Amino acid sequence: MRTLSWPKRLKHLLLACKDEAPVTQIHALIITTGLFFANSNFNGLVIASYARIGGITSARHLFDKLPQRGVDAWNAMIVAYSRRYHLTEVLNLYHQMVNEGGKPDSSTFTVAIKASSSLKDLEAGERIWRRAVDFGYGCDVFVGSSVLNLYVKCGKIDEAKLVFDKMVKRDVVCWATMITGLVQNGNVLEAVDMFRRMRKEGIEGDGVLMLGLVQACANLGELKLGLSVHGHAVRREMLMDDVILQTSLVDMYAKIGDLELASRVFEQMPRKNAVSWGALISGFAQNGFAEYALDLLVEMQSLEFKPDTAVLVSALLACSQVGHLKLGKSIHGYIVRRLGFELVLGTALIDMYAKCGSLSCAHAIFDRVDSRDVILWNTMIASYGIHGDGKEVLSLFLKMKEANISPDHATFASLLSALSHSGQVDVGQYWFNAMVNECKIPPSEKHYACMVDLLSRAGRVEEAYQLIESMNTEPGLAIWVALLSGCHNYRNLLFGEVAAKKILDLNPDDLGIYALVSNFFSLARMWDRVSILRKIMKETGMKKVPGYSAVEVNGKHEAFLVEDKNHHQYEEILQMLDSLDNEMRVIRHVPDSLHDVEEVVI
DNA sequence: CTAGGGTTAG
Repeated sequence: MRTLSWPKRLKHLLLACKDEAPVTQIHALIITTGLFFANSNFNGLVIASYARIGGITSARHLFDKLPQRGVDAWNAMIVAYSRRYHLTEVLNLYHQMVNEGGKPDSSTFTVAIKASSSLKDLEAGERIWRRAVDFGYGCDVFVGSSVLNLYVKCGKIDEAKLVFDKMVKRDVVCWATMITGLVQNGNVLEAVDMFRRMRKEGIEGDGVLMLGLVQACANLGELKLGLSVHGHAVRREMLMDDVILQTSLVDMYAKIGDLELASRVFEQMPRKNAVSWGALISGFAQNGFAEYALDLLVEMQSLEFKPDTAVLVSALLACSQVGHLKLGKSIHGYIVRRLGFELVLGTALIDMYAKCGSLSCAHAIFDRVDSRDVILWNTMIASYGIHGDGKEVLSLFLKMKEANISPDHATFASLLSALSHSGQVDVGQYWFNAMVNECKIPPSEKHYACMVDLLSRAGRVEEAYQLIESMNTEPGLAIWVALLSGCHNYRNLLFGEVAAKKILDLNPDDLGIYALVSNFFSLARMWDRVSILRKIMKETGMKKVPGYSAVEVNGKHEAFLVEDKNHHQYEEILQMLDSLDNEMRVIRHVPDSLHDVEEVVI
């Protein structure tokens, strides 16, 4: 065995220490032999050792006592804070170092920029980046990749692309940062493209990069591509002890809707944690398998895994799907007892209570939150929308503006939809214009669909048609359907025919839509078209997606399916519907032609 | 030999 020099031996010893006592001894030895101040490398090493074993305060204690600090000492201290996520302390020390005339190196800049991205402090990050360039680290890959990440995390994907294109050297980390960044910003196809570009340049992917591709497949719903990425990862032995990659494969199969594959990957995981459980639970919950999701939650707890925020949010989503108010309440209790309040959980709870029928509980939670963000407001607004309270929706919306929270595209979607359902046409038009002109939110397909619905319901189909004409994008199915039902109700054959044709061009796979079109043709006495449509409907064997709603009343689950003659209160339901129907006719809320829908026998 | 990119969710 080769004999090591004294400094090297000490270094090995320090790295091997598992307790604070030997570190202190070696530290003392270094000081007494004069190595400590003579060789600044040891400053950093000793600080790092203290931080690793004794906690950050003992490291900081030593750091503060140093008469002079070399770059290694600064870096050791900064890295120690970074590892413990004391991000503002990272930036504080960095600034202190700069002010004292210290010379940051590549590591210092990298860690400081990383802290800025975690804090989403774009300006701070950019200032550090400019200084790094001044210090000659403009072409450093470590600094470069952390800058890419800064832009990605701050949602500035175009700026990230600019930096990326100008880089002289790009390693796998740079590519992975861009690819996951593109996926998370919704440019999934561009991400896949980028992967191909990377392979052309002869760069090999690694586990983290695979994760970006797995997320891309999940978002695209691409099972085939997903399977090939999975296979690639298995062949290159990237999967073996990479829990995060395994978890995102579970998530991918779940998002694609292949819950069997998702469960299989999950079961094969050698070491599961709360996040893998979470991926599977959310997969079940989002695909409508609420009962399975809730079973998994129970199983997870029985195996002593502590459900985290994400798992509970998924579980609450599952509760709201099946109207499982009792379990939702018990999750609420668990949150109060074990986790404490979090905004995301509050939002999920509001959604759960509202969808399980308890709007008052939802509002009570809303009232108790003092720092409300956009999503919380949106959820409360949407809840009143579901319950058909257009007046309260509008009043909440105005309160939200008073509270200086800027409404976003989702807020307007809920607002416009509620205004449309409650027939507030002028108010709807006013806020649609305000959204475009004052809030500078470009209207999406959904917003247009709401507006077309709003105008059509009020019989203003010509205006609705003009709005469609003004769109920059190709109008989709929802928009033409909204126009057609307006045309049907108000017997406008001219625009109705246009809408009906557009709908058939888009090949809908929904029997209800065909029924609407067919009913319109009957109204227009275009009998040949009616018979063609009926034939298509029969031959393609389209299944009627059974709509249903569920609610829990006095601890008992009630599910209501369309045309469910087996429901134990079927007669009462019919009577109730009849009396509601009469009431609506009296206030002329519904034009009576709407009942023609039942003409089509499916 | 330290440092940069990653998992579930409203």
